[in-house]
This record gives sequence, C-alpha cells and structure tokens, in this order.
Amino acid sequence: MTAARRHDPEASRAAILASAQALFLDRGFAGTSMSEIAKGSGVTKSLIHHHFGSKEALWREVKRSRFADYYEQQMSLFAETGTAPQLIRRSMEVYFRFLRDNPDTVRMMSWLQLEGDHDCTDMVAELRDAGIERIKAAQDAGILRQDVPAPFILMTFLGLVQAWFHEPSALGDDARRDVEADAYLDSAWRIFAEGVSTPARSR
Amino acid sequence: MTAARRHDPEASRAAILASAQALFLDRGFAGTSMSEIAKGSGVTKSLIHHHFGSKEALWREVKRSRFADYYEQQMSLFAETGTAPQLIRRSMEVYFRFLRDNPDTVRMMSWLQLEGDHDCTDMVAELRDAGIERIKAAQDAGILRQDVPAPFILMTFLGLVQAWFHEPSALGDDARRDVEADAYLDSAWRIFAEGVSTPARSR
DNA sequence: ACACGGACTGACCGACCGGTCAATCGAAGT
DNA sequence: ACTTCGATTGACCGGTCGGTCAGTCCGTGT
Repeated sequence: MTAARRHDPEASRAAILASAQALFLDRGFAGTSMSEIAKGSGVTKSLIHHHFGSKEALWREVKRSRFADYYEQQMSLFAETGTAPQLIRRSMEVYFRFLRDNPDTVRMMSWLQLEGDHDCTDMVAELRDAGIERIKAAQDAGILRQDVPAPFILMTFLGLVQAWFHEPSALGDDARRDVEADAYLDSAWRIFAEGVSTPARSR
Repeated sequence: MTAARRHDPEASRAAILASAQALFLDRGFAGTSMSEIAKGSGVTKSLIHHHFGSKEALWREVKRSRFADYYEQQMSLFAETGTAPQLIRRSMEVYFRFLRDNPDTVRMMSWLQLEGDHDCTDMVAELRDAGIERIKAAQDAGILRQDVPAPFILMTFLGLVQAWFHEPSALGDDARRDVEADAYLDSAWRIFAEGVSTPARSR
C-alpha cells in the first residue's frame, strides 16, 4: 500500500491506485476524499494530482484497471468455451467463482450502474454480444431452446449467478455462506439447465 | 415539491422528504448536500435540521418511508398468492411490474446493499421468510421440484426478475425497452417454469 | 390584549473539500 | 561539478460541507 522507495514513480502510482480502489469501491466516489486516499497510500494529495490530474480522472483510472480484469476473464472464458452442454455448465461455474473471488468487481459493477457510468458500456456491450453469439450457436446446435431470444437467455444466465451476490448476506456466518455458495451454484444450474433445454413436450 | 403555505409543518416535512428522496436515490447519500435538498424543497437548511435532526436521520427516514411501500406491496402479494402454478406466474408478473413502475425502489435497494445498511435487513428477512414459506408449500403440493432447497428457488425467482433491471440499458430507446420488458418477463417465466417444475424424467 | 411555543429564517461556525503552487529533493546526463 | 527535470512535499486557496443559534413570524390558548 505504501510507496516503498522515495523516488519510484511506478510504485507510487501503484500504491495510490491500490488505496483509491479500496476506498472508492468501499465508500463510493462521492464518499471518498483525496486526503483519505493520500493517507492510505502514504503519499501527499499533491502527488496524486501530479500523477492522475484530478479525482475524477483517478476514479476513471480505477474503473479502467478493475474492469480490464473482468473483461479479460470473460473473454478468455468465451475463447475456451464451446457449445457443448457441459461447457455451458462450466461457464456458469467459472463466472460464479470469479464473482465469489472478486467481490470488489461486484461492488464496482453496482457503483457503475448507479452513477450511470458510460466509460465501460461499450466493453460491456462487447462482452454481451460475444455471449449472445455463443448462445445463438448453442441454439442452432439444438442444445438450447429456440423459442426464447438469445439475449434473454444470457440475461437469465447472468441474473441467476448474480442473484447470489446481490442479495444481502443475512446469514452472518461467512464460512457457512461459503459452503452454501456451492450448493446454490448447483441448484441454480439445475434450474437453468432444465429451463433452457430444448423443451421435451412430455407433459 | 415546494411547501405550499407558510406555516404548514406537515407540508414542509413532505416537501423536504420528497426532495431528499429524489436526490438521495439519484446521487446517493454522500453525493447529496443538505443545501441541494433545501433548494429542491423550497425551505432552508435550518428547517430541515429542525424537522429531521441531521442528514443521517433524514436519509434513514427516506429509507424507512420508501421501504415501507415495498414491504407492503410484497406482503399483500403474499397474502393474495396461493400455491397454484398460475399464482406463481402472477406473482412473478406483479413483482416485475412493481420494479418496472418503481425504479426508485430498485435504486434504493442497490444503495442499501452497497452501504451495508442494517436498518432494513430485518424487514427483508421477514419478506424472505414469507416467500420461502410459500415455496415450501408449493413443493409439498408437488408443484415445485423438491430436490432444490426452497431458499434457492426464491433466490432464482428474484434473480431472474431483477436481472432485467440490474443490467445496463444499452438499448438507448426507452419506449423500445418497455416493449421488450414484457417479452423478457415472458421468457424469464418460461425458463423458470421449466426449471423449477417437478422433473419429468423423460430424457 | 397578551403571552406562549412551534415553525421558520439568515447569518454564521469550524472543518474539510478538491485543487494549486513555489520550493526542495535526487537521480541521470553532460 | 554542474545542469536538468521529473518526483515529491507542505503551505495555502476559495468554496462548500453539515450543523448551530439567536431571533422573527404567527396561530392559538387565556
């Protein structure tokens, strides 16, 4: 967190960015002051302005760097994923685990949506389109039902996974929640799998 | 918005509350200043302190009043809902329409979650327990599958509906989004209905 | 007619906000 | 040795923050 050497701009930048990220994602942009960020990174306010220009620019930088991780993870997921059913299952698993291991990302997404951010929307759109592409392929292959539009299938997929993280914990015990997480993932998958499979008109 | 008569404390309180709600839900607690609320409600800062005591207390009051609507709507929904399949469908429809018609409530929920609010958690828990009760009854009646825990079925239900509102609009056209909303609700229901029905082991 | 008390105001408070600036520091180039 | 230049600092700026307070306004009880 604190800058190691006196004149190491890279380390200073990194320390500032780390402190800013922690505080912005915890309390939001408006709820965080430059002085707090400075204190948290062991440098002065002035240096932050020297490196990033303004509070807004720093926030933009935090969003950019944090979103890059998410984008890369998602894109690599799409690259390795095919259309086979077990790959869709695995895709849900990977997405779920990513959100579980990166709660900061979940919080950032919430902040972005609340403040009506426009810096990341094009990247979001890109990811969404790639996902829709995959789903359409799976529909053509007869793996997914074709009577529901692909974008909506994607939304249900995302909604089912995110549900676990958007909901207030309520069950205080964190360890217990970790155990429950896998159980939820399993349940969500079972419901999703039945729900999106090509309807077997049996009843 | 603006207080009507000079000495009408009820109207003043209401005007302040309305202005505070609009601003808090739009920009968040930290992003809203007392002066803005005062300007928006046509009274002075001092009067706000006279009626509500502090900024935090005002925010608490906004949350309380806004959450009460949500709580009442949900509870009345539970009261009228039985366990028959078409009632579950109707329940999803009502919940969806409520969120669609009360975007403020959606935003408030997001703020509550981000700031780790504890004022409303007990009411949330109450609603959740009531919902789980209903789902368990439906499971006992053989309408919902029993191999998935009731709390998880509730979460998927909520997640599927909320997915439509949590996702960044991206499709700029609001009118078009309204049309799409019904289509999404229909799709989400179809997926949910297939996913949570008692598995017909036919394939 | 008058006193009382709550509604309401405008001036004011210290603290903190984001941001600026001149000055210092220190490593690298010559 | 001297220059140069980015990194870094602390003092400082005007403005706004949430909050206070003394006092005015005005309907009501007596």
